[in-house]
Amino acid sequence: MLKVTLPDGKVREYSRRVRPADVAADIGPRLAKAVLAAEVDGQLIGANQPLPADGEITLRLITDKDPQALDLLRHSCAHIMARAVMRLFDGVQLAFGPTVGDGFYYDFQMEHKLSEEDFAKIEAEMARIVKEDEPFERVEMDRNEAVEFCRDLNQLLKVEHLEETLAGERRVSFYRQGEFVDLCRGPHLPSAGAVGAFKLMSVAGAYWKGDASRQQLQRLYGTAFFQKKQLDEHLKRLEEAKRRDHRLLGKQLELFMIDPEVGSGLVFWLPKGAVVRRELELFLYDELLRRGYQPVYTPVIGNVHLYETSGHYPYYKDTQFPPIEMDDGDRYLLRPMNCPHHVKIYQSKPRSYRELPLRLAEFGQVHRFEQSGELNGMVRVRGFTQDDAHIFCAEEQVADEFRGCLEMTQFVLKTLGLNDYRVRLGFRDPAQDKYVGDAATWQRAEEALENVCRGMDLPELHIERGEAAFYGPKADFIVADCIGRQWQLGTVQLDYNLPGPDRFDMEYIGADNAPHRPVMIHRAPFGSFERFVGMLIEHYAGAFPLWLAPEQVRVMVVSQKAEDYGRRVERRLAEAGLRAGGDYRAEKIGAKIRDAQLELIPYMFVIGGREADEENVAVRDRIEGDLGTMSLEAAVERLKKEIREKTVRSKD
RNA sequence: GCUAGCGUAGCUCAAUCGGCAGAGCAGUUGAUUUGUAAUCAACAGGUUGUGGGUUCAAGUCCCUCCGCUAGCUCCA
Repeated sequence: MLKVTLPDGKVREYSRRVRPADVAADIGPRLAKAVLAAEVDGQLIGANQPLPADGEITLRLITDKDPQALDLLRHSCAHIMARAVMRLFDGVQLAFGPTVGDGFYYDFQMEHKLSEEDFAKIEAEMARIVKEDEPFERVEMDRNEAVEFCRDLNQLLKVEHLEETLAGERRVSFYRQGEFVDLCRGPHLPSAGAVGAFKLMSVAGAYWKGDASRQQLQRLYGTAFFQKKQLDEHLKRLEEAKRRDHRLLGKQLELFMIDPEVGSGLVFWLPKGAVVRRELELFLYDELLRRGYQPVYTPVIGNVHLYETSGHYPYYKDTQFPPIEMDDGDRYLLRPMNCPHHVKIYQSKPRSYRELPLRLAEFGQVHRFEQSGELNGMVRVRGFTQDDAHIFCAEEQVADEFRGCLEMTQFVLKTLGLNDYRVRLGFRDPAQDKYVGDAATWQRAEEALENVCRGMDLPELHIERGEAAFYGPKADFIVADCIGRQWQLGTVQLDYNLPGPDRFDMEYIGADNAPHRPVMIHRAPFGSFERFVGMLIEHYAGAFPLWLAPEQVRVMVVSQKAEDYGRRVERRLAEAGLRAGGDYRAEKIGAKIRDAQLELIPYMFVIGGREADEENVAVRDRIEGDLGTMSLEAAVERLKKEIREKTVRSKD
C-alpha cells in the first residue's frame, strides 16, 4: 500500500504499482495530459517512472507551469538535437548535454566541422523528431553492463565517463528515443511533442570535461520553450542586450576606444567617457575622505622581488606582462595589483596601534596579460584602474572595518540605482593547494568574515568554496543590471597572510609595548573603472543620469537670429558648473532635437525670439519631452538640484 | 591560448558564377532662417585588415599573420 500526499494536503492510497502519470490520471484528464514529471519527496523523477510499491511519499506533479519544467524541456531538447545530429552526420561521439542559463548545449566529437550553415538542416531534423512525438523511455542497467553497451554503440566518451567518474555507481540509466540511446540521469519529458519551440544559437569549442589539457569538442548551443511566443520574447531580450552593448554604444557615443595598433585590451578614455569616469572618481573620493581613507599615489612598476614576496608573481606568472630586464640584472614588473606598494608605505616607518586602522586609497592602474580570447570591450582588458584601498588594522578592528567596506559598497551601488545584487562569500576549497597560509588562519578569517556578513542583512548571502583569493576569503558583490545580466563587480577581501612572516612580515607596536601583526583588508567597490563603466553603459543603455552625463544640456536655437542669446545661455550654464553644448547650425529645430535625442543628452534648451525677449528657455527633457517655458534661472536650479541629488531616472 | 565564424569609406551595409568597388548616414561647401525626432543641392571620401599564391582577370578562390565576435579554459 502506497500513501501519496499531494501539495494540497489530500492523500491518495494505492495498492497497485503506480506512476506519477497514473496519479495525474486519477485526478483528472486535463492533468493527465499536462503532467511532465513529478517531485517525489523533493526529488525529480519522470512521469512514467514507477513510484515505490508501498510506504508514504509526498508527490508534486509538474506541468509546464512549474519553473523546473523548462529545464526538463531543454534537457529533452538537447537529446533531440543530439539525435538529429547523429542522423545527419557519421561517427558522432556524444559527450555531455546539459541545460544552462537560458538554454542547453550538447558536446560532440565528430569529423564534420559544424557551422551555422548546418543549423537549418539540424533544426529541420529536430522538427521532424518533435513531430514524431516518440516517448523518452528510461532504461536502467548495471554499470558493468552499461560499459559494454556503450562500447557496442561505439560511444567511447561515455565508456570513459562510466569507467572514471561513475566508477562508484552500481546502476545507471539510459534514455531511449527510437534509434537514439544516451547515458543520462534524467528525467525527461514523457515524449518529444511537448517541445513547442526551439532554436539553435551558436557553435563553439569546449574541452572534454572542462579540462584544457584534454581534447576539444564541438559544442552546439540551443534554447527551447513550451511556446513559440516565449521563444520570440527570449530572442527579443537578446536583441535588447545587443542594443545595450557597451562596445557599440561606446563607439557611437564616443566614450572610449581601443586601438589594435596600440594593443588589444588597452582602453583609451575619450573626452566624453573621461567625464563619466572623472565624476565617478570624484564621487568615490568624497566618500573615501568621509570614511577616513588617506589617498596615496604609487608607481605603476616595481621590482619583481616585491611580487615574489607577495606571492603574486609565482602564482600569476602566466597572466602578467613579462618582467622588464635591465642591463644590471634588475627586473621590473608592470604591477598586476597595488597591494605590495601600499604595504611598503605601511612599512616605511614603525607603526603604533594608535595609527590603526590605516586606510590607504589609490585609483591604481594595473596591468595583467589576459589571454587574447578573454578580451572584451572595456569589461575584460589588459590595463585597468582599480578603485583600490588597503586597510591595515588590528585583529580586534577587523569586524568593524570589514563592515565599513561592505556598507560603502552598498552605498555606492544604491546611489547608481543598482539595487539588485547578491553577495557571495568566497571561501577556500581545502581540496585545492593554490592558497598560502595555514588552515587555522584561514578558518579564523572565514569565521570573522561570515560573522560580519550574517549580522548585516546582505541580500542572498551565500558561501562558495573555492572562490577565495589565494591569500584570504572574500565577499564579492554580484550585481544584476536592469535587464537581469549579472556582473561581478565590487569585492572586499580579508587577508591574514600577506602581513605574515612568510610574506611581508608586518608589525605594529601595541599598547602593551610589544610587536603585533596587523590584518589587511583589500577592497574595491567598483572593482575597476573600466569594467564598472562598461557595465554602467549597458545598464543605462548609454543614457546616463544627469550627474554623469558627458553633455548635460544642449542649447539649440530655433533660427540663427537667436544665436547671441543662445551663447549667453550657454555661458550662464557653464558658470553654474553645468556641462553644456550648443547647436547653432542652419538646421530646423526638429533636426537639432533629433540629433540631441540620439546622443542621449538629458536636457535640451530650445531658444527662439520669444525666449530671448524674456530671459527664458523652453526646456525639453530627453525622457518626458517638452516641459514648457521657464526662466533661465529656474531651469538652472532645476538641473543643479537633479545633479546634487544624483537622481537616476529612466524611460521604463 | 584553443575551436568556429567574421574583417569593403568615420559608421551601417551592398557588389549575381571570379569580370569597371557602390549606397545611406556622418563630413565639407553652398542655398535656406526654420518652434519640439531628419530642409535641399553639390563635393569629397577606398592599397577591400596584412603579406604571399592561383588566374588573362581576385573584395570574391587558396595559404600566412593581425584584429574582432561567440564559446571553452583562466580571473590576484
